[in-house]
Order: sequence, then C-alpha cells, then structure tokens
Amino acid sequence: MAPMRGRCNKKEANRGAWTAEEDQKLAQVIEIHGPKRWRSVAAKAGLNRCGKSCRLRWMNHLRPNIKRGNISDQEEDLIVRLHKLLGNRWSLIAGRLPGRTDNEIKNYWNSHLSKKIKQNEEPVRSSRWQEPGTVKTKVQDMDSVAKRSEEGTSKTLEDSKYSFGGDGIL
DNA sequence: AAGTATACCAACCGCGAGCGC
DNA sequence: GGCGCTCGCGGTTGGTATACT
Repeated sequence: MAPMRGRCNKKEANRGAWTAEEDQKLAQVIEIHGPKRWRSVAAKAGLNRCGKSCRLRWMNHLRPNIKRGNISDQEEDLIVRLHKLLGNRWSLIAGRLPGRTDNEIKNYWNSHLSKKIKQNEEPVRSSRWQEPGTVKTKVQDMDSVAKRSEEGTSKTLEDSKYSFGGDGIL
C-alpha cells in the first residue's frame, strides 16, 4: 500500500522558504514535545509541512547553539582532515564541530573546499601534505583528531570502523 | 547602468536503516 | 520473521546575492 516512507505529500504540503511564524510555531511545539516524532510535531504545530521538512529546519536553523557563518581556519582544517578520514560522512564530520550542521559543512565543502583541494592536488600532488614533517605531521594530526573525537560526543567516528590506517591516508 | 556569471545557502528528494507491532 | 512507519543521511536543485564585464 504505497507507504509514505517519510516522503512529503508534494501536492498538499507547503514548500519553499520558511516564514518567521512557521519557525516560531515549530520551536514552540518542539519545546513542549521535544525533537522527535516529526510528523506529529508538524501536525501539532499546525504547519502544512512534512515531518522531514520540520526536522531539517530544526536541525539546520532552530536548534540552540547553532553557529552561523564564518567557518574558522581551525574548523576548515578539521573539516579537511575529517573528510580525508571519513569521506562524505557529513553528519559524522558535523559531530566533531560543535554548533555546525551537516548541511552547512556539506555546502561549505562543495562550494569552497572541494575546489581548494583540487587546486592543491592538481599541480604537484599533495604539496599540502608534503610540507616539512609531512607524513609524520599527518599521523600526529590524525591522532589528535581521534583524541578529539573520543573527548567529543558519544559518536566516536563510528567506533573506528573507519580506522585511520584503512584507506591509505597515512 | 544593465546583463551575465559565479558563489552561496536553504530546501527538497530518494534511499536505507532501525524500531515497534 | 515480515511489514509498515519514521528518521537520518547524502546528493542535488533552486533561489538569491554578489562580482564581474
């Protein structure tokens, strides 16, 4: 029976940019019921939006402690290293960057870093990584990443499933 | 000043995984 | 164990702002 699979009803659901009023309603309902059961959250808020859309809005904009804009050099460097480590696991990478969302990091990567990396790698392969202290420095870097991730949240790089030595980054 | 190209961000889509019945 | 539902993720698209010619 054509399960919804979490898809939105394209015809009936409200789409496009969120209004301040919608944001407010959503935030209120989440404050009361918590950020779960997104479909019912959407219904309770009286929003003509699908749960998915509400979740996205909450995760990327309404959550407390969200940092907006200005990704620092340190953050950028961390993103680059984590991406080497994890690939396009944006949610995992975001987990290492407090206040940053996966969507924001993904966008930042696609618009800034992917080009940057390409530029760096094209002319002389990995000049970036072969500066003084190269391999060793990298190992140390990865080490610190691992440490940070242990200290950080409970998500620990998916428990070394993505082990540092596995994909030839070292 | 107008038109065009590029960059950036927000939102949508489809899929797979997890969970409860 | 199978089925349906919900959630979360990653890829992609669309709209707007800014830079450039």
